[in-house]
Amino acid sequence: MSTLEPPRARYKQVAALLRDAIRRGDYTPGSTLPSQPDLAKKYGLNQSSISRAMATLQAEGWIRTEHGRGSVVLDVPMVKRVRKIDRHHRSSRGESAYAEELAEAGMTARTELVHWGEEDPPDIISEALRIAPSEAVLVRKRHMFADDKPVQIAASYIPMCVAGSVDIAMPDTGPSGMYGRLAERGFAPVRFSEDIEVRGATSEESEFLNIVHGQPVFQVLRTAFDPEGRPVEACLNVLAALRWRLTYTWEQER
Amino acid sequence: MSTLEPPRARYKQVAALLRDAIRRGDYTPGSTLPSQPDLAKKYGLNQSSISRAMATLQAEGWIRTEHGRGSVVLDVPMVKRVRKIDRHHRSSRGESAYAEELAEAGMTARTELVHWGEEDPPDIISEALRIAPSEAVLVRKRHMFADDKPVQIAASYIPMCVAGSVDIAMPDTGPSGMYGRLAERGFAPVRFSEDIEVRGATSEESEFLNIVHGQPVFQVLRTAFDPEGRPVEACLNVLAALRWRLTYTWEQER
DNA sequence: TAGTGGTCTAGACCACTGC
DNA sequence: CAGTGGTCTAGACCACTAA
Repeated sequence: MSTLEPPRARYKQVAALLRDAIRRGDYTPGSTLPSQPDLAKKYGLNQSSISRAMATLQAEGWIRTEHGRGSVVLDVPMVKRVRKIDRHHRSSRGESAYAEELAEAGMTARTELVHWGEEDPPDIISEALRIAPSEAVLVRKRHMFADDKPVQIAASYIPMCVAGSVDIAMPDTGPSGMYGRLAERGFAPVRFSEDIEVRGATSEESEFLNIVHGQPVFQVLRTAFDPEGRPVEACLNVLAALRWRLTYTWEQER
Repeated sequence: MSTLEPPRARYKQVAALLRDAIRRGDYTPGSTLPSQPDLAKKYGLNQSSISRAMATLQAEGWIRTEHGRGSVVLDVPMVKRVRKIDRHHRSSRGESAYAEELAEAGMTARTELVHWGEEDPPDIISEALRIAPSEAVLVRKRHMFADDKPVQIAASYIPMCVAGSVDIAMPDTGPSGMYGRLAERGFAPVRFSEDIEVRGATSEESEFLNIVHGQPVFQVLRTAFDPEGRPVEACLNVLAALRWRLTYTWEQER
């Protein structure tokens, strides 16, 4: 039994001790912490207090408690990954911007097409595309991995009147290839806009991204416009906000 | 006493009821919720359970509990504010970009110079400016308000070798005026880079921004470079992440 | 089945606020 | 001082997981 002293709340002291232990590497990602009854015995506290400490660590993103199994240590990256946007950086090759970015960071990119077809878009998308909510769009939803770890959910939406047919999205070559096919149809994207918001992760998102439900995620909405200013594509990306740094660079117009 | 039914945890049901009530406007921003003993009586629960419901609402950013005073309802903006960055948008007038942005949204901007002088910079700044940690910089820390509500903390850092003297930052006219004086000294900023991270708010930040400790904040680090690629200014902005949408637009290089 | 985490109570004491 | 929220216990029961 260790010594926990007021005035600081003892469940916070336990949380701090475990947090430091995880940070030090005493508990490695994927392993489980001692059980709550064991920790209660060790620190001379009630299970309720330990449970509270665990809830704290979970809210901070250090662990994920799994009912009936234990408290699993999550992998907490010391260095954030970088997502880079600048004018000189895009579509230089046939690869997707995503693969390029990760390659620069020395990581391997993999993309999985999750879903694909013609649908009614969510409100945020119909607004971005300036179409009626009932107007169908071509959807392409993908899961993205870096070194086989899940990192991003991406959903691309194109109005059917722009896409022409569902085939334009196949094969799934990423934005560059698809933008080329859009250009052939007279809808070459020339201007881009990204809206960045932060919100709590949904259950679906937290499951895929391997974070705790409610942890903050970036929701990045990229809209592509053709020379006439018409939106031709909207793409909704979701990333774990605590694990990424987004970078934008631009030159001053003089 | 109301009816709360398993299987859902009853403290979660109470949290949901109060959340809906706040959303509906039954409790207005600035007012306090009923006391925990009162709510316990009303819902037929123990104070501990109510306390847990309150902790949940606080973590979600709906209320702020104040020890000995009560649980204060925070103002939850329905529409997020927008912070816009594009090449065509900046330094068109003598005003600061911040004032321009807010004026477009129909809001009144106010800036308060909090602190000003010559200091050793934090690590993140010395890295951005590519100087030794011990090299002094000119600091200009400001608090920014929109319609007299606190919205942003901004700290600008300029290497002393670039600034020349501390006077360059005065009078406090915002970036545009200051960039002009830098240009006179041969350090005209022409390229900009912004790094966006999300982290939990510190106590100081949560106090000023009127959010709960630990709620996510944007930390935006803008670095300005002169034509030779030398960093001439680094500016660290902190905003409540759940209340803002950041927007970036750019044109495709062809 | 045994072991895990999740919830809840009844009661207690504390620290802080404002009158 | 009374009223507020914060913490903690001892004990209980539940739901879930894995052997």
